[in-house]
Amino acid sequence: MLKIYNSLTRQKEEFRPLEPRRVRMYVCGMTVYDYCHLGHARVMVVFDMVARYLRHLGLKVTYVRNVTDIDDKIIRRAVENGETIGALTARFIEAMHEDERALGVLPPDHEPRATESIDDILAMIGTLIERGHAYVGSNGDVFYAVASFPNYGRLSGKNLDELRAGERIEVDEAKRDPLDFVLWKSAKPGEPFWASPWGPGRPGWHIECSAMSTRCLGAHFDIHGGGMDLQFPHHENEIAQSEGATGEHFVNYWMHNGFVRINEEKMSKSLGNFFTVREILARYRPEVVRFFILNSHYRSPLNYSDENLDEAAAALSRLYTALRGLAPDLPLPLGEGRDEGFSSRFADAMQDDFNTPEAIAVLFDLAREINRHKAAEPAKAAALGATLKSLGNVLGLLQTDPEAYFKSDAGGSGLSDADIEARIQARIEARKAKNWAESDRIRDELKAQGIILEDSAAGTTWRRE
RNA sequence: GGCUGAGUGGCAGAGUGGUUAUGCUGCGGAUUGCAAAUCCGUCUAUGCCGGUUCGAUUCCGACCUCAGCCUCCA
Repeated sequence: MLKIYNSLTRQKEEFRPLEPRRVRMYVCGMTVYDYCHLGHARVMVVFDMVARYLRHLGLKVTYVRNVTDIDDKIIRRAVENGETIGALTARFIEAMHEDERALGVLPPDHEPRATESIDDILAMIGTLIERGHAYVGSNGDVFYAVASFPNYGRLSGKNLDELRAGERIEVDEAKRDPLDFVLWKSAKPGEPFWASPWGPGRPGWHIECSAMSTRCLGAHFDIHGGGMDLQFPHHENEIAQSEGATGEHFVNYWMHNGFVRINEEKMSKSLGNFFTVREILARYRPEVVRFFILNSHYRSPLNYSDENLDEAAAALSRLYTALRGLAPDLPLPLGEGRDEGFSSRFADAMQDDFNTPEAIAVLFDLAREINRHKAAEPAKAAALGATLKSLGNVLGLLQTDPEAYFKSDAGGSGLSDADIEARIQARIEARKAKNWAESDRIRDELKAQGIILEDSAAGTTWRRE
């Protein structure tokens, strides 16, 4: 039985989908005014892993992840860049998709955009006003009346009095209550707008997720995910909006992933201490980044550093090394186990709130077992290799051909494969003549350029570091 | 200040009331022309102080430290 840590109850709970064999999941995606950084990558990879695992369990998953393509920052950035909002968001949506593909993130089933959901948003705001959960403020903006929703604060463990006591809350004169938040912002001159019963304007941030999730998945669905920082106020507000509008329970399981940190500090755009995915991919293989993310638990902090990425690269190489040079997997004689408990250990780890670090530890045990049998029992090694690859697939890892993986450029060497092969040929000649000095010189020379040579009985192979 | 969460060996990072996490690294050995890779063996730990218990890193309490949210943020 799969257990998921539910942020709403702060404990692990057995996962029971609303409909048998079917899961509906919504994740808050990007606001597209800049490139994805590693924090965004973590959300994408973590929930991709969740979707993959649920599917692996045989569940039919409908995975929705939205794109926020209208908000203050987007408007500001477009003005700064002197481009249209549409051009800006199109550019960064495409960049996001490129990053995703690189990281082995499968596309969500639906990727709704705020600007394409205005009708749903207007309808929901209308319903909220009818039901007494929203009102038009003195400045023409529409606000959600937080006090009208009794459960407000439950997800984030806050109560209204404490929130009101916070001195940092800016009091907007147009609001009845400082805690109220905007559903519809009336347009200022020069700003983009849509027509609405409350005048021209644009949606507030929180309402779009309520509108889009309800449209794509219904009023009540299984899993809602996102980064920790969205728990309050974004997800709290979503609950208030959706439950206020539909009268139904909104979400059964709330999942929040931990932050990426740099030097013990949250990586964020506002702090300016972020690395974009493409900056990192210029120096590391994409799969290394994915491995790095999954090698710590999704709720734990993830500390970014070059050392940690290097370590992830070394670890992933070990797994690929085990897969390297295996015979094709052939059916084993009856009674000869190809698995020996690895799959069930892997499953146990994943069933426990997606414990990918522990699941990956099983992969390493499997790799050792493969290496042990590689020479003497190639058929057994190949069978174990097939198991390793199939477990890796659940995590979106290890699906590249090992040779291709090792020869792929991790972002450095200017040497072409042909250059390398030529140097290796020269070295083979030297070795035939037992000219070890020349042989070692060539090897060192290649090493200096990030090419590792490995001699074995079968010949010399090479890989990029 | 309020509310969350966390403190594990040289580093990263899991689990567990009594038994090897795992990876990288160090050390010894096998293998290799030498390496690399691989295999075998091996050293380093559970923030601090109490309590519960036959026994706690694991449960409880205090303390210290760190991070996050309370304001846009994945």
